[in-house]
Amino acid sequence: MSDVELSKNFDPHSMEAMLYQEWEAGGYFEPTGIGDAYCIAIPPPNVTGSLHMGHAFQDTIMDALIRYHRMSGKSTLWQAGTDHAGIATQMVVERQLEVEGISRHDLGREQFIDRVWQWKRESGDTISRQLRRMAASLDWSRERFTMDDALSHAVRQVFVQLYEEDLIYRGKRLVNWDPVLHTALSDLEVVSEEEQGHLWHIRYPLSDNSGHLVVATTRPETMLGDTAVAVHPEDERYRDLIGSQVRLPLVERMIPIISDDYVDPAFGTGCLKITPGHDFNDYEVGQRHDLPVISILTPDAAIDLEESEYHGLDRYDARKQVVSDLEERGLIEKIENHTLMVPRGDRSGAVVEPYLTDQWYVRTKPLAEPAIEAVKDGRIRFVPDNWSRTYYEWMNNIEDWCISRQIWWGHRIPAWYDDDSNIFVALDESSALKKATLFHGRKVSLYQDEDVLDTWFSSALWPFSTLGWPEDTAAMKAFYPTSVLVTGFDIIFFWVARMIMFGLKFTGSVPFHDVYVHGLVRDADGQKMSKSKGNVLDPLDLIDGITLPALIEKRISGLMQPQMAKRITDDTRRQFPEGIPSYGTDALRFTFASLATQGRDIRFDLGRIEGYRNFCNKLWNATRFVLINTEPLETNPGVTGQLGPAEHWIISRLQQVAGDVSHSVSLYRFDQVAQTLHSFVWDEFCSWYLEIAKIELGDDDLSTDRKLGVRQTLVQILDASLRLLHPIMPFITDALWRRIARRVGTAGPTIMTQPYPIKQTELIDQGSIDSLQWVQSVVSAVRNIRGEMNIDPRRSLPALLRGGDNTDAEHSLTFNRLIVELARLDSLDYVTEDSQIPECATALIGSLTVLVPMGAVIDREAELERLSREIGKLNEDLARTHSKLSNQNFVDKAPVEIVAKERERLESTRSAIAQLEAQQSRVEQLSS
RNA sequence: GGGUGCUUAGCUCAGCUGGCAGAGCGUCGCCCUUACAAGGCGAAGGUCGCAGGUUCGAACCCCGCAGCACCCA
Repeated sequence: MSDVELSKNFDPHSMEAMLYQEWEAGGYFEPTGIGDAYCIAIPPPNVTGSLHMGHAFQDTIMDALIRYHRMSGKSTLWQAGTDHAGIATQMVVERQLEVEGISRHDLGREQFIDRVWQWKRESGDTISRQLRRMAASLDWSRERFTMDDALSHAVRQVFVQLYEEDLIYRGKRLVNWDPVLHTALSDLEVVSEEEQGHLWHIRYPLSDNSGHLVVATTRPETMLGDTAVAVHPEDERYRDLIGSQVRLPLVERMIPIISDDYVDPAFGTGCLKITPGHDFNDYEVGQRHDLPVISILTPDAAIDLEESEYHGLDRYDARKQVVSDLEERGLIEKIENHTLMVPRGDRSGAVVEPYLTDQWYVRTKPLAEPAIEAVKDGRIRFVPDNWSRTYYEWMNNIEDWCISRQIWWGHRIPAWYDDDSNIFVALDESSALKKATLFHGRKVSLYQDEDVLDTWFSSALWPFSTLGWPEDTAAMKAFYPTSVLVTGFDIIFFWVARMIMFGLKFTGSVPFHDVYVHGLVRDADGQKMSKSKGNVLDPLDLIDGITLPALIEKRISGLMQPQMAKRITDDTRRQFPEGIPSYGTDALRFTFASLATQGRDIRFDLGRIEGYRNFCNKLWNATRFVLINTEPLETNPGVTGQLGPAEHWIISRLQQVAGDVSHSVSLYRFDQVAQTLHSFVWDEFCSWYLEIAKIELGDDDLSTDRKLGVRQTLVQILDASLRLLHPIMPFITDALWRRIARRVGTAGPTIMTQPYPIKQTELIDQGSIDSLQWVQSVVSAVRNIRGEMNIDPRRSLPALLRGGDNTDAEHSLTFNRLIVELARLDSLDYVTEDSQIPECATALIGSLTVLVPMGAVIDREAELERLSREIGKLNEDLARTHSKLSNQNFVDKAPVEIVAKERERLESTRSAIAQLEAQQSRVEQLSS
């Protein structure tokens, strides 16, 4: 026996790690420098993060694209790296300090940052290791981190230039303020969800004591900062009051009644209290009406009004107090239950407060215009295209971008102040000092802005900062603009749009040509996966498997709401009674590929992954079969055998499949790629060609030369199938390919660097395709009779063919042996119309009749039932066709070829019915 | 309130330029057949959300409605 024997079943674990190490050590992930460039920058995962299903899906798509283009001869770079994730990372380290009983303030800024770096060195590679488990062929030798010196330099360069062009400014505005983390947050970091609350109806007395207005609010404590009451200009109820004043209860401040379109007359009472200091909409109303802005809160969200009796109370305590004081004064009209959207910081979980602070902003309008143009004129293409509408929607209504964060971990803002609060923005402190000296005409001392930049600021530079920008590097020249960005729709605004703006601004060209937008991975019930819901699936658990107790433990540990544990346990038990078996990386990736339909969310269903693990096993065993049957090629791969029709057929189909696959990849339709290859390998190669090959190789009458042709076809089709599949299933295809490589006469250490099969039109032989389809029809007809009659598959039968044309007659000779074996017959004879034949079960293939003599094996009743079912189907078809053709409009207006097709159908259906009916009456006449 | 999708077999989803509705899983038969029982062979299963319109012809194009999901406010 040869050394290539495979175990009987596919076992992913025995090969994955070994193969990956070889690939990485072999340098195969690095660009070759030969051929056109193809480049994808990975959306940098958080350095604190671990791989979730969204990553796994996205990385599968990217890796498949990269491997496809690499095999297609491109110089391919998948740029690796991670994001410093300001707030998330800072919180991880702060939590560690908490365990030691110290705060970051105890350490001080510098020491704290040292601790973060230390943490990064120790645990920052979790996600990189997990990416390796997914078989991601990232170029690790070029791995970047957003806090690297070079990337930080790029960040400062961009900041300084934008500041100098007046595209960055400092301003006092309302921001999302996290009162726990003490920082501004971007919109992305705020998650609004529905919560139960109340709607308080409060009486605001009119200044002339002639009555009162009732305002409805969900946040009564903010009334301390009210500067107006607003009504809708068209609202009849209040029209006369516009311009007069109310006396703000508890505060006793006189505030105006104004009119503004923003007010919804149908909500509450139609009177809206306006608190410009603590509500984004009210702020805008305030701007329009020139209202004062009163800030009533401390950074901790406690009341900050020196003169007030509420001073120092936390916002919620203040709410209770305010409400009870109002009640005491009889100023509460009513309190209703009310569901409202509550914004919370995604990291801290704290209710975010609109808060007036000094922040740095990017002036986005001038940057947005060219970015809109780039999509409009097609330099950037969204896939699927409808996402461009979402992009335009956002870009046309873009707001200035708050880029400062009051935390320590991140790119510190390169702005220095003197004692008079003059600002000096520069690449580093010494340049700032020079500027200050020039400004003052003498040396002054400066202090740097305490804030750091929003993490998305550095992410916006990612496609070019990773390639070495602002230096004019070889990598920039070769790989920029990158080929495609693969990302989820949820960050089109926060990341994609900003990369386009900054890419255009600083490099003069778009950062990528295509943006492939994929859906969100959800659980089997369509729920978003989240830790708090306890429905998270870890991709590594799908690869390695996990027991039920371990899975439950994982899902209920560290819950924010421990009372959920019971439900999560029950749900998990119900969904995964046996835990999760090990499926391996390839099955997981194939599943993701098959789910990559356009613009849809993805429900992850274990049934799918199980099916694809079985596909892996199928591939494995097909290879076993090929290995066992092609040993002679091991030592002598170069000789050329002779091919028969079946060989021409499968080779032709391979060409068509290769063409289909390339087409689908160009459309990013990996679901089609997966389906095309699954059905080719399983339904055509395994179910038909391998069975045919068995027969041919066992045929004593077949020449040695023809058998050689069969063997070569076996390995060649397998080789090509493995290469076609490799971008989606890298491990198993390489493991198997290495065993057969020598037999196709290929040298090379790995399938990774082999050429991707391309369609060779000259190898497509339509005659063979038609012939084999004929064979399949005849075999299927016999199998159908056998199956319907419940005849033991082991029992062999005689069969007859009758009617048809010359081709049918010829084929019945040429493929006699094949059909006999495939359909398990003991004979197949072609008889003339007038031959005397025994009573038979029949099936029709066009004008050809397949007959299986009934003898003892066939049940008369069962055959009658089968016939009447067939006739029933045909009659329905006949009626449909007939009604079409008797419609004069159809005959006149439909294209001639369609009408001709219907006419043919009518004829063939009629004759089929006639034949089957004749058969039916013959069988009926048989004595039972 | 504004916007974007979605609704096709029991489940998860394809369905191209309008021309007889497909796959996987599940279900039901019959088979442990020397590559594979993680398998083989066969079968059943559809009012394409509802209601209109355009068309010789609609799952597909247009209008309306309902339900679901997401985004923005």
